[in-house]
Amino acid sequence: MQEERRLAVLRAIVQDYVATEEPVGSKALVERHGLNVSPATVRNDMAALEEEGYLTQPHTSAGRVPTDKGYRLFVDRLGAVKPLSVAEKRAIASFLDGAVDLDDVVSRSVRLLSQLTRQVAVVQYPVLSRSTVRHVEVVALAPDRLLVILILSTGRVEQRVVDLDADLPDDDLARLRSRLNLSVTGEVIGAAVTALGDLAAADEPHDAATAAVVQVLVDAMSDHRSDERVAVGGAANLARYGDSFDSAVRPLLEALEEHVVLLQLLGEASASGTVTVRIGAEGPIEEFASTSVVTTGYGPHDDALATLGIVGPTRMDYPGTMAAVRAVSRYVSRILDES
Amino acid sequence: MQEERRLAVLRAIVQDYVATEEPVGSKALVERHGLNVSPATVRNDMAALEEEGYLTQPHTSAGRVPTDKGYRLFVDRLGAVKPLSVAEKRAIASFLDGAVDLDDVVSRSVRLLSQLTRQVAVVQYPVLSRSTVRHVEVVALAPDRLLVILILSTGRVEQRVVDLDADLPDDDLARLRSRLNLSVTGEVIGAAVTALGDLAAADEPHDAATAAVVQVLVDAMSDHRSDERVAVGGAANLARYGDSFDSAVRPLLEALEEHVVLLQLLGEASASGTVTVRIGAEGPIEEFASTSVVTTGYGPHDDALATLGIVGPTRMDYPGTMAAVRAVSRYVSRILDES
DNA sequence: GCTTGGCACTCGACGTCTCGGAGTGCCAGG
DNA sequence: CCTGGCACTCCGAGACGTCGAGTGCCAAGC
Repeated sequence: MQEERRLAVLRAIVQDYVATEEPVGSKALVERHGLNVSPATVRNDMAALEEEGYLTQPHTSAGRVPTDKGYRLFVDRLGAVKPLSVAEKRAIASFLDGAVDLDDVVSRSVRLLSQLTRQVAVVQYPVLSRSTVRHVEVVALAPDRLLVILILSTGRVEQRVVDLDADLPDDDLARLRSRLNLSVTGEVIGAAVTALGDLAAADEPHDAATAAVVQVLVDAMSDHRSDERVAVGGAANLARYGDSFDSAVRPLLEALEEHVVLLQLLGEASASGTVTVRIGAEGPIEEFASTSVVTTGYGPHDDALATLGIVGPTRMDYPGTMAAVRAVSRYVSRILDES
Repeated sequence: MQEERRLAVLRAIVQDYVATEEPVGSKALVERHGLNVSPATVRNDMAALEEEGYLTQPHTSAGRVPTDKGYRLFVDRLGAVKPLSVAEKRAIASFLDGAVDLDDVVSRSVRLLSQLTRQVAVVQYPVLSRSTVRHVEVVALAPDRLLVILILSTGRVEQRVVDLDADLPDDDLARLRSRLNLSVTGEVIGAAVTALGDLAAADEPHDAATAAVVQVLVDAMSDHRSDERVAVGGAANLARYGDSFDSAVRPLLEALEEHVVLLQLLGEASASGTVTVRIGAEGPIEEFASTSVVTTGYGPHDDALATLGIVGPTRMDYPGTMAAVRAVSRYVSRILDES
């Protein structure tokens, strides 16, 4: 009974604080929400909630502010999922539908997410390791210089130049090309690497050109750089961190340019469908200890190829943000499904 | 004589102001620089310089601060070029040498520039229009679905998928492929577009597949999106704008995410070799009216394919920044030359 | 036993005021 | 034309008082 009201109080405080960005007092609370009790009662509840660690006071005789623990409780038990408006859904769909290639999909998603949530959006490019090989192309730039192109099912294209020790005749090139495609087309990256190893090993007499091309392909497939690509957008929203600035935003901006750090941030993320919320110091990265991170996986066929999400102040509209992240993830997955 | 000293005073004021970020007074000036005159004399000079519009006072009885016009004079006539240290040059070279492809070159350049200058760096991707076609590849994903890949001399790769109305036999595909390459390989983009037009027109009997592929290639070549790519780095340096924040940095951050705006910023830029400095409101873009932009062209064979540069407060170390921008541009050009 | 109104208390935000110092402009003398 | 001196201006920091929001606690009421 009282327990129930306490939770209602906590919910109300979180909502008010998110809206006003100012510590909220007992009187304002009972007025703005239809709590049928007096401020004094609310004060008692607030004292209890503070005792349990869900609230703090910036200073004596100021209003209360939720702690990380308070937000956590709110997200876990109190945050009713806030469905997006029809207009928003339509906006998402039409905004993403115009995308022409993978880069475009990612960059549009980032912009969309940051605009919907008014936070910093982060979208990881689909990871290489789970995608399949669509095609391998080998082109002679010069008799002793080849361009190797690797096309993946996610739409990603990797290309490398190979310098040979000796000229390679055209029909050898054609043979190499078809042998490569026979062995790797349609395979998952991991299997393709193995297949390439077999192909090179089976190569008798040992051919330097084949070995070189295979080497480059294996490199490209296992190249971690490709897994590490992320897009960031809406950094301007950091400027809304009205208070503490130089101290708080500078390191954040720096961290946002460190893609490795960002991947760590996204990395632990969940399977498609569930939205993960990491509040304050729950995350592994020091720079983001005073922010919250809302992420989810995405990818075709409910197969989480990568992660996308947003970074914002712990003081954020969790239900709305979670809804937006989930919606964008779904639409992006659908787009990837189609292509 | 006096004229000469006045310029020396202006130079000293610019240097001191850049270093200390505080309005500089007459007394401090004579002490810090070896001016063999009294503060009173300097005051007279300062008054004259203010009269001519090179200096202002934030308020009566504060020190002087250079105006945009003052910076302009400094850059044009007073800024001795500050050569980079050997260590810096070596750092540039080794940092850029590890790059494996075009994306990598650009992203490394951006990071390098922002670190060297401690400003926000902006690097435009080499524009499509001046590069030449290295190769065109057409791959059948399905009998009625083609992947068209366009490889340019700058290392850029564009790829598009074409859906056909009817299946295309393999040897027709091979014929199409070789015809395409015959007509466009080695050509400058502009010429390639014309050649493609001719090829399609000469196509008798009219072939839907050829027409579709040609169309897609022409699209890719004239696609402005490709020309509009820019990379931005070092946005965290904006946080050093100690003073006015929410008012000043927010719109800047937003503008930095608008690549179209950035291109406008870089767009008017100079040929390779000369460094362009745009101070304050000299630029065309409102958001950047209180910043300076230092740019230069870059590209292989002294052929300016694109522009790179930095954006920073008008109060910046111009000689150092210009040197860094020029140096990076040279090294990047050299890298592009080699590949 | 929970709720409520009352009351004294705390503490930051804000405006006013004062004071010191840095810097200037000007003038008269070298 | 330079220089030292001098009066003046004005910003910024600190001290101070006031105000109001908000709290904690207590005794009374349901």
